Amino acid sequence: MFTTIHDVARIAGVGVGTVSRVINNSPGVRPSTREKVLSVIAELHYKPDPIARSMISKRTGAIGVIVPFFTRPFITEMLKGVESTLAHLEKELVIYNVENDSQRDRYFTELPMRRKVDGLLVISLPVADAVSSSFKDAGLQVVLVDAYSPYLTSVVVDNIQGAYEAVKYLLSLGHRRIGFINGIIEGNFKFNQANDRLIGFHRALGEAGLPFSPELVQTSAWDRDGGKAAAMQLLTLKKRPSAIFAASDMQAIGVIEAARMLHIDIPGELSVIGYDGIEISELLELTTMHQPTLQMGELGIARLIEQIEHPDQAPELIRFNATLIERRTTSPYSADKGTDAFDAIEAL
Amino acid sequence: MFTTIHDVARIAGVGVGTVSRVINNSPGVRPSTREKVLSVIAELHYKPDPIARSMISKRTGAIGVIVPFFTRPFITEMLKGVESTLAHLEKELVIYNVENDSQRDRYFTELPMRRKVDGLLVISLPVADAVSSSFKDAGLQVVLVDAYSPYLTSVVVDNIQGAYEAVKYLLSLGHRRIGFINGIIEGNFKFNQANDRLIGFHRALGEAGLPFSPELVQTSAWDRDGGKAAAMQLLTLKKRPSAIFAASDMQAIGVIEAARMLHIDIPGELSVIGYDGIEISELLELTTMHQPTLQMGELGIARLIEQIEHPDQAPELIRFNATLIERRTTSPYSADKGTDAFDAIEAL
DNA sequence: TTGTACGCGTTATCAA
DNA sequence: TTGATAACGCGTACAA
Repeated sequence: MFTTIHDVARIAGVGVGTVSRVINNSPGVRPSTREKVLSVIAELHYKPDPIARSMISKRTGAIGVIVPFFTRPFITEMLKGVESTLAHLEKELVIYNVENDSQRDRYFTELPMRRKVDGLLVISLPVADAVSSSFKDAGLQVVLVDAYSPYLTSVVVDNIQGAYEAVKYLLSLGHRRIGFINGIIEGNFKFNQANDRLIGFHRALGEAGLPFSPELVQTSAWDRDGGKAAAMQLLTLKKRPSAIFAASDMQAIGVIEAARMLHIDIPGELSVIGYDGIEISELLELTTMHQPTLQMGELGIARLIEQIEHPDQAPELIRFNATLIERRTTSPYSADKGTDAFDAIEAL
Repeated sequence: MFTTIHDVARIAGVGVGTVSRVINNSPGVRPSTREKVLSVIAELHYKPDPIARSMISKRTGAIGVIVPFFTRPFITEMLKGVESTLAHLEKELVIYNVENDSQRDRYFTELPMRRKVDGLLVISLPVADAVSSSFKDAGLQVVLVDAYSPYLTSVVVDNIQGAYEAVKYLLSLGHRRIGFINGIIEGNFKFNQANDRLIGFHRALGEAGLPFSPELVQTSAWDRDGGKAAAMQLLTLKKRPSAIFAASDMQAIGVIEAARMLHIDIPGELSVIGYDGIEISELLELTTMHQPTLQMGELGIARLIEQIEHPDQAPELIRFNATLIERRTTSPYSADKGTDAFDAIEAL
């Protein structure tokens, strides 16, 4: 902008203080004066410079969101919730995308310093205690979504329960040899999502009195290719599983691809259940554990805004549950197909 | 931050000017002095306040991207390219998502005023001449991607050619009754993408000497539901088409869903070709016209950065082509199936 | 080579 | 109710 508050003040024949008061709807301005100033503002198309404003207020009106691979469906569905409430509040959404751990660490150490955002929403990224306390020290408000820290308010879904239910469901269909493709993050991220899902898997297996077969557990990137590669391993085992639980829908889609390549019929010979409940899973008729991503995003950002207005809130843990969506990639185990059919062929 | 440039100067026993020179690598500082200042900076963990800096430089180091429905696959694939080059340059990515025309217009008028971004990348949104000149007046650098304005450098794909080739391909397979599901934007956007695709459609039809049947052209939202609804119309026609060209992959996916509901076999009874070439199209084995989304995003942002460094460049038009990816949702027309089979049933 | 002082556009304080 | 003026933290002429 070229016209400043001084121009307005001069032309309106008042002091800059008065103009400022008018802009900010501060009381103590005679209506007639306000009118006059307002008309000059309109005439000059004057807009206060946001940078100069934040120079004093120490606020930018922007919210940072730090996420891994922000273009993945699971993430974008969360972002949808985040964006809509942010736009409603006329706040900017700035994205910090991280694709490896060094990048993540850099953001975590630098973001508190450069005060370019009023608050930070961390999605699906683990934050160490040291990091969370550096946030505190810098006075940066932070909320976690799909991640947990005892020191920061966190919005999570119960991944143990989710995985447990997924496997339980497979068990209820009669499956006994159940493969698990867990997720890992490129680089050295340590997602506790993955750990929790593994725990849920074990718990369900244990309850059913089933032994744990290490070869049935694979770890892969949280995407199609990762799931596909892991599934290739699982499905070319001597005794391959009759069902596979994938830690994300994208990985489950990879499983479907692998099965297709190997001419294994789903769900006839192989049951597949995913996790996340992303939009495309519906089209693929993929059975999955649905996470309320949109709501998590909305709630997370709402909490963050609240914290920015009223700092010094005690951290809170908000839990959601994953819910089973039964579709057509799972079916009851039948002994004459799948594993045993494969065994029969082997026996030739 | 609490420590300022003054603290550093005082502790290092120099003037603020010297500290500033050190920070900005300005020449004319004795090495020993530089050392001393640097060590104090490190000791105090001092970081210059970006807000105060932009107060002087008039730059924020942020790039705005204004997009419709930024969570759609076609858009996110472009954003992937945008984000990666931006992160590389240590610039922030701020997203302005628009879901209707009034929101778009508000951003277009306000963004030039509030100088919160150094440049603006407009994706898939039409910008009126008046808007483009307001950008100029405000000195805001702008580049268009998947959109065109004679006054702004634009990165586009030739949609006429793309649609033409798609229909041409269907024609080469022997199809004569070809349905077209074009896109429209919620609200009152007027995407020229849609117009161009319609032109390409007509051109191919005309060359083949085929008449234009208005009932075979539908317009829908650029998403799954839109495509599905439009396909339901097309596929329940007395004489339904033997092939459908959808203006986006998401719409094509909707067509697949509709066909599934109507028990119409793809590609046996119906050929489907999409547009965009989003990742999921591969899994679905959808034949499609692929757009180089990633490259478009990368190139667009590269141009924008260049313009910010060197303003007053003449606007340039950069064209890409869409390329056919043949997969399995299309097959040669066979008279004994599809339309005629349907007719036969009707005849009973 | 280095320090001082001013300006960037606001808001806030304090007399008047 | 108002206007002048001091911050806010930094970059940069200009003087030393």
